[in-house]
Order: sequence, then C-alpha cells, then structure tokens
Amino acid sequence: MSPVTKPSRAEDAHDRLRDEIRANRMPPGFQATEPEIALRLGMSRTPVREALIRLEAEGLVELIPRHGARVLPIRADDMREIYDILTALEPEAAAQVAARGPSEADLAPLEAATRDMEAALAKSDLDMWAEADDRFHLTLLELQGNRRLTGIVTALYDQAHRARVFTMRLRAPPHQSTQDHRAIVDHLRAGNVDATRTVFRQHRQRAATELLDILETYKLGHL
Amino acid sequence: MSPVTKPSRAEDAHDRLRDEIRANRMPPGFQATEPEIALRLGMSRTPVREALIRLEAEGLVELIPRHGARVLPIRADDMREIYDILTALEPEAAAQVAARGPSEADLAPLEAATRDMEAALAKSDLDMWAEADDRFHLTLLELQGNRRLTGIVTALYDQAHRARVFTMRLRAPPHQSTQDHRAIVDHLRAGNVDATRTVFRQHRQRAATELLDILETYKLGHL
DNA sequence: GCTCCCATTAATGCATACATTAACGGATAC
DNA sequence: GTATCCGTTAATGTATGCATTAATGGGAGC
Repeated sequence: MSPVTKPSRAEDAHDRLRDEIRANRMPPGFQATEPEIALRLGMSRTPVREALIRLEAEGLVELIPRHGARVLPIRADDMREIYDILTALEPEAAAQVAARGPSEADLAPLEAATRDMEAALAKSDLDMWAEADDRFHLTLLELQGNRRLTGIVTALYDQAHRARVFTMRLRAPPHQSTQDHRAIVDHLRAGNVDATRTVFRQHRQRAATELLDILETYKLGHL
Repeated sequence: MSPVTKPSRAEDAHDRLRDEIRANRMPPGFQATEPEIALRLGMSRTPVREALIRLEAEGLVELIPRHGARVLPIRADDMREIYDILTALEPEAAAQVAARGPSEADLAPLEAATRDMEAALAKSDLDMWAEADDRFHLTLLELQGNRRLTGIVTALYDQAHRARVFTMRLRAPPHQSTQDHRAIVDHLRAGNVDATRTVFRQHRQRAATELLDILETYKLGHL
C-alpha cells in the first residue's frame, strides 16, 4: 500500500545524525569516533559508517582517519561559496518557471509560503519564517522540474542551514526578504522572465551580503 | 614525505568502478550484485558497499535493494538537466574570473588546453580533444576558486561523460567549440566580463543543443 | 493449459571478529 | 627538566557470519 520501504538502520542513522547537526546538538567541530556514535545510536558500526560516508558526500561532516567524524564548521568563506552558487542557480531556475507560464495551481504553494512568511514575521516567529522561506525556495525548484538542480540546492541549503538560523536572530527582521518573495510570485504570475531573474538575483545577493556582514561583525569566523 | 594516504580498498573499488563506468566497460543498464562485484575486484563486500554508496551519491549508479547496483543510463532528459545546470554555473564562474583580471600565469594552462584542442582537431584525435576540453573547463573552475562549484561541475561532467564520448563520433568535428575556447581565453585576458559570460553561455547552449539533437536523431533514448 | 502457492535460493543489512597501525603516555636517558 | 623511545591502547579498514526477506521456480490445484 504505502510505497515506503521499511527504514534501514543506516538510513535512520543518516537522518538522525543530519538532524543532530542541523539542530546544533552536534555543533560544528564536534568529533566522535565510530564506536561512540554507534553506541549513541544503539547500533553497530556498520550502518553508522554508511551514514557517515553519505554525510561526508553531502558536505556535513569530515572523516578524519584516526579521529572519527568531525562536524564541519561553516566559515564565512564557505558561505560565500554556497551563496555564489545559489545566486547563479536559483534566479535562472525561477526565470525558466516564469517563461513557462505557471498556472495558479502551480503558484498556490508559493503564495501559501509567502503568506506564512508574512504571518511569521507579524508574530516574530523566526523559526516558522525560516521554515516557510525554505519551503518557498524548494517549491519553486520543484516547479522548475530539474531533479539534479533540486538536489544540489538542497544540499547547499543543508550546509548553510546552521549559519542561517544562527545569524537570523542577530539581525533585523527580514521584511525585505519577505517582500522579495511577494514580488517574485507576482513576476512569475505575469510571466515576466527578466524581472523574475533580476529580483531573485538581488534577493540572493542581499541575503548573502547580510549574512556575511553578520559573520564578520560578530567575528564568527567559524560556526 | 608524500602526503598521500595509502589507498584503501574502498577507495580503490570506487576509482576502478568509476573508470569501468566511464569507459563503458560497465555499460548503462549493467547490473551486478555486491558479491559479484566483490569477486570481480578481489575483495570482500564491505569496501565494495562503501564504494557503491559513494558512486550512488555521485549519480553514477543506482542501488536496487535486491538486484544489486545498476549503472545509470543517461537519457536525453538527464543531459538536459545537466546542461541546464552547467549553463547557469560555468558562464558565471568564467565571468568572475574575467572580473578578477587573471594573470598570464593564470591563463597559461587555458592557453595550453586550447592549443591541445586545436592540435587534436588537426589530427582528428577526438579522445585527446575531449581530454583537453575537460581540462580547459576544470582549470577555469579552479581559477575561479570555489571548491564546491568545482565539485558540483565535476560530478556533472562525470555523469555526462559517457554520452559525450558516444556522440562525439556521430557529429562533425568540433571546430566551433574549439574557437569558442580561444575566444573565451581572449575575453578573460581582456577582462571583458560580459563578453566572457555571453560567449561561454552560447558555448554551453550550442553544445547542449548539438548533443540533444544527436541523441534524438539516433533515437538514443538512453545511453 | 493456466494460475496460485510454497519451498528453495540468494542478496542484503547488520553485527562482529580481527589485523593493522596511528596516537598517547610513561619511562628512561641525557 | 627535556627529549626520545617504546609499549599500550584503541580506532579504523576489512572480512565474515548470520538473520531476514525478496525473488525464482516447480508443483499442485483448478
């Protein structure tokens, strides 16, 4: 009935470790050996190893031969790299969606995400805001349809996630970002290809600049 | 002295399988179980498993629960996805290099790669041409400096590699591509940001169109 | 002849055993 | 007191054993 394959331990380990890292319960720089992690997760080393290999491929941990797995810190340079790539990819993807002339049904989830962002902002619920923000961006990518692109961007989001939540509370409420989303939806609906790309590009560049400013202001060389 | 860590079996398995796939000795659609591969490589299942997990993350194989690993075919749709992303990423990266004002020392490897392409074309040595082409693109990315970007593009190249070598012999000699490279080097040297981006973009789009035309002409739904 | 069921087979997922080898610490020489 | 050497410890890389479970084939029932 449900096409869900029963969860393997390796998959479970992967998901749990990923969550621990995202939630900063395993903070950047945290190191643990395979036996330690295995003990912590209540399984043997084998599935833990497989999970770690995946997490390494996803850019979340580093496997150091004799010292176990280390949760990668996110430095300002890393964020620059990530946002550089996102700035090249996402505006182009959005422009392609605009060119295709999305239906109202296509746009509905984006509308919803934007409304949620506005609502979250009104309530000063930054976690909800971040969730809706993520949802907006991923929904737009899925609308564009390029699976590989979605995968790449998702991986980059995951890498940047911790820095984003950390800096989110050190800055003014993201009114501009929320307005950007509203503008992007409008341009998508109007099929305005160039405007979509331009606004999205500015949106990304502003986000990057703000984030990097905070990292440097607070001397958060690594996170 | 040499910082090379001794090669592990898992690493060896990964490299060898990757080569087999690239060289079409393990053609698209090829399936083998873990014990079969382990036997073939003369090692136990454990390192083979680890290699397969990595290869799956790199988009080269698919792990089918009871049927082993399957070498992923490259369909026209896949190539479209890949070239879409490359078209968004590479021209932007090249433009950034142009903006930075590369030195002659920076440009030398690109010059060399371009010369090699021209020489290969004169000798009708398509393999050499393809090698120089790859080298050009990777060198340019390294010049740009974004490690993540280089990693992403490399993975996409690997995925597209088989389709490229296959179609290479079904088309006219790549004079235009070679000239494009020459033009790109010139624009980089002149620090001509917009021209670099534009030419590179056309370069990629033309390559994509040609490749997809061939795939459709020859009804190579999958490769 | 066709379909369904069951037994057999074998691949996977995981646990565990083991050899290797790097890291650490203490002891000794100076 | 310091530096060096060596023995101990422990983590990794790999092999292997084992339970589970899906796929396959043959036989029975219709």
